[in-house]
Amino acid sequence: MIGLVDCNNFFVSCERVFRPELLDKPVVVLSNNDGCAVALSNEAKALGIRRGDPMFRFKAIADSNHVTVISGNHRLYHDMSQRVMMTLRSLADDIEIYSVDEAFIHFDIPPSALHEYGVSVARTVRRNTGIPVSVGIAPTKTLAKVAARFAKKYPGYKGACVIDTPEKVEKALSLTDIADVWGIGRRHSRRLRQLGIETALDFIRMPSARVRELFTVIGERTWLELNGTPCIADELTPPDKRTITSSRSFARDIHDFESLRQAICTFSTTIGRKLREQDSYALEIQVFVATNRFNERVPQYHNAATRRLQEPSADTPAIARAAISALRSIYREAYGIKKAGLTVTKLVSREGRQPSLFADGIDSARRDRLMAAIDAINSSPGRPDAVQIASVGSGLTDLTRREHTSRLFTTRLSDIIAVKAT
DNA sequence: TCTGGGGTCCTAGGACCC
DNA sequence: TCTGGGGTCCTAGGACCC
Repeated sequence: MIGLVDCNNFFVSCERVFRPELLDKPVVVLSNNDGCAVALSNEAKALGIRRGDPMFRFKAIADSNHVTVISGNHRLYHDMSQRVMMTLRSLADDIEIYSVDEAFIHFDIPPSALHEYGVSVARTVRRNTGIPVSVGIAPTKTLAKVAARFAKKYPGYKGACVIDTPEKVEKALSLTDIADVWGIGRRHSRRLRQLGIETALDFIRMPSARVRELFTVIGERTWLELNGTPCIADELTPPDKRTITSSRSFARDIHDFESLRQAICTFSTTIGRKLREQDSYALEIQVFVATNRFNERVPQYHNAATRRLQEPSADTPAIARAAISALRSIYREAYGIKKAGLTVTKLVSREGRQPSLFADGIDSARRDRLMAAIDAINSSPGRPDAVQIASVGSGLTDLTRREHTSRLFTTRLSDIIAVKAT
C-alpha cells in the first residue's frame, strides 16, 4: 500500500497559519502580476471563483463579498512545504516529494491499522505546521489520489481515506468523475464523455487495448493503476531536471530593449543558481518573446532564438551573454512585449562536461569558484539577492505588479509576527 | 485596463546512416 | 518500366501534471 498526502488549498493555508483571522473566510492567492487566481479557500470556491480565473473578471464578486486577495508569496510557501515534508519524513519510512504540496509516503503498517495511521499523519502534520492535509491510502498511486479526494471531501474520514478492497475500489470509482482522475485531462475526459464514459468505473471497464489505441501507453498506465496494478515507478531521489525555464509576463507591454535585457539577466541569474543547485551544466539556451495574445488590437509577434554555449556552463554571466545575444536577434522595436523567458537545455552532469577545444581564455574552474562564492553569500539567511551581476539592473521590480503582498513570516526577521505587543 | 509559471512524456515525421 | 530494409536521432506538437 502507498499513501498520498495532499495539502488542502495549500497557498491559502500557508497564509492562514500566520493570519488566523482568515480562517473560515474567502481567500484567494494570485499569480504573478496579480493576474489570476491560483489558490482558493473553500469559501472563495463557494462564491463561484475558479482556479485560473483572471482577477479583473472576479474582482466585483471579491469586492462585494469581502474576499481577501493576496499576491503569491512563493518563498513563504516553499518554506512551509519544507516543514510539511520534514514532518512526513519523521512519520514514514520513505517519502517521494511530488510537488510543493504533495508527497507519496511509504510505510509498513498492518492492514487493520491503516486508517488510524493515516489519521495520525494528518493530525501530526496539522499540529507541527498548521497546514491541513488529506491522506489517501491504496494499492497504487492513482488509487491513492482517488482516496485523498474522498478524505478531503468528507470530514467524516477525519483526514484519511483507505481503499483496500475490491468493493471499496468499485464504490470509490463509481463516485469519481472521469475528469477527476489523475492523468485524465480536459481533452481526454471530453473524448471519453463522447464515448459515454462518465465515471472512473466506466473507464476501467473499457478493454485495455481500446484505451491504448485512444490515449497511448500513458492512458493505459492510468487504466492499469485504477485496476490495481502499480505502474508508476517510485522515485525516492528526484531525478535532475532536463530543462530549466525562467519566464515572466509583464504588467504592461514593454517597448524598450533595455528593460527586456534586464529581465533576461534576471532569468539568467535564477537559472544559473538552479543549474548549480543540481550540479548541472547547460549546453544550449533559448530565449522567447511574445506580445499580449489576449489583446487583439495590437500587432502580434512571437519568436524564439537559440544559442549554443562554447562549452557546458552554469556560469550566470556566460548564460546571460548568450541570452542577450539571442534576445537582440529577435527583438523588434515595433512590438510591445508582454512576456519573455529563458530556457536552458541539453543539460549535462559535472562528469559529463566536455570542455571545448576552442574555448580559449575561459578558466572554467575559476568561474565555478566565483559562482560558488556568490551562492554561499546569497544563501545566508535573509539575503537571497545580496550579490547580483550588475547587468540585472532593477530586474523585474518595475516590470511586474504585486499589490497585495503578504509578509515573509518565516524567513525574514523583521516580518516575524509579534505574539504580544511590547 | 486587467488573463501565471514550470515541468515531463509520447508520437509522428524528417534527416540521416549502412 | 522497374526503385529495399532496418535502424538512430532530433524536433515540434500535443497531452498531461502541479
